[in-house]
Amino acid sequence: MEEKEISQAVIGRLPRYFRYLGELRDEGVERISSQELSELMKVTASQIRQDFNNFGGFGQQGYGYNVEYLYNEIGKILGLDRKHNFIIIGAGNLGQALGNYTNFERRGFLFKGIFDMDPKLAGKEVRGVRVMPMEKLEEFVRDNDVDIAVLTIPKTGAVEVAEKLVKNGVRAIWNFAHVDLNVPEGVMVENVHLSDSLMKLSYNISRYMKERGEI
Amino acid sequence: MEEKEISQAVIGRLPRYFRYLGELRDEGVERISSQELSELMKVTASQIRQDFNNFGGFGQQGYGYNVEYLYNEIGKILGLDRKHNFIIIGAGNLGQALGNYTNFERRGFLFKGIFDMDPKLAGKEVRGVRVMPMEKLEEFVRDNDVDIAVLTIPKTGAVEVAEKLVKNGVRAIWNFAHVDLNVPEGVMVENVHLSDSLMKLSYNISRYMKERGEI
DNA sequence: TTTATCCTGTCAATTCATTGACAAACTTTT
DNA sequence: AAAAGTTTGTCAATGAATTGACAGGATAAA
Repeated sequence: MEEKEISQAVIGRLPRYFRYLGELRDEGVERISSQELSELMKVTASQIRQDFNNFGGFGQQGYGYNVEYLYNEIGKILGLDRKHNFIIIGAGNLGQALGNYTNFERRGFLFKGIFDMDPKLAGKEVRGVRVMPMEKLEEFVRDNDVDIAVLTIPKTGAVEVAEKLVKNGVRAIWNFAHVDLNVPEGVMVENVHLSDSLMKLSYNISRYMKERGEI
Repeated sequence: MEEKEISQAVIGRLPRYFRYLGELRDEGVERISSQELSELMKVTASQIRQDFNNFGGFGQQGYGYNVEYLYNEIGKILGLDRKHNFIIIGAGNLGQALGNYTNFERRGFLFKGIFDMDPKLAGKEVRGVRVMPMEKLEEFVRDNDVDIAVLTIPKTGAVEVAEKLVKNGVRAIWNFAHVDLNVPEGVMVENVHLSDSLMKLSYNISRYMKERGEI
């Protein structure tokens, strides 16, 4: 079905299409053309058609795209038609925030466990899930069909924990630790380096101020 | 000094260079060649030289780059040599997590205020800063030289709050709300759409499984 | 000092991504 | 039923980003 490699540039845009289409669907919109969608999303219509075509023809000439259908297809492409069990390692504010974020559940991401090395946190509940000590991590991963591990621990230790996770069968890591993980071929890592993002913002502020002579 | 527009592709790589150089510096490394750095960071040496050259020649033939110097220069480019006051709007888990993240302080990002519409949270302290009610937001922004506003509220309301922020002089928004903000020219927005990031991970898991015939 | 080696800055070549243009196919109107 | 109007899928053209190659300047070794 899918033969050629899809570029990450395209993949990166899919969630945004998905979001807009979901909103349109909720508003009861039945069909939309690439032209209309392009105005709404502020991208070119050509890019939209090109992007969708990577996955086959979802539209129809003279009609456009059926919102509901397109929404579902993109959902499938993103793998949202199946369940993913995830655990969180690091039960600090960020780990708890992600555990409490119920929207993930709606997309098929099921919160199954949370771990922390701090014994003070052990037993505390996050959305009905008890914080477990790190000693239980490997066993839990082996026994509970964990697809995704969310790393919300300081960078010290993150590399080591990632190795343990991979060794016990985790296939994907959502990495909030500020360090690059070195995982074997076939293990997916998606980095969320918050301070990198903040620095980009800082750069753009500086640049803007320099342009305007405010510095 | 800086004339030509630097592409966001380059800007996006600067924080990572900055991180690696900081670590090298902390390890006492004095000099490094693009070749060595490329092996460490797993990018091409050509890209490294090309990237740095956007900002002028930081290196020297036959020597390489001075780690300390390069680190500082990139810091300056990123605007980390000056202070940025920031406030957080939304004192849920995520807002509190960001407020408590002391590393931002080290980079010159100063946590000045946090707001929430929930009266139960009013008065609660996050790293020495009292949660204020939303009614105080606009006044606070006007009076306290706020550079960056961090939006950690649900998407309902985010657009409206962003408008208020801009109207009162905020120049940059770090947006964690799952919605696109529509701000005037000159206001910087850096989006952190966590669920988009998670969907990308999900896509890559699915793709890998399909490749291997596991689906 | 001289020679060999190293390594940047930059230009050119290549690859990748985006945009523009239009034939073909469908929908709507007359 | 025919004509007019839409809108996709795709090809070609353009633009942007990455990689490769190397001259020339600096360092290190002999």
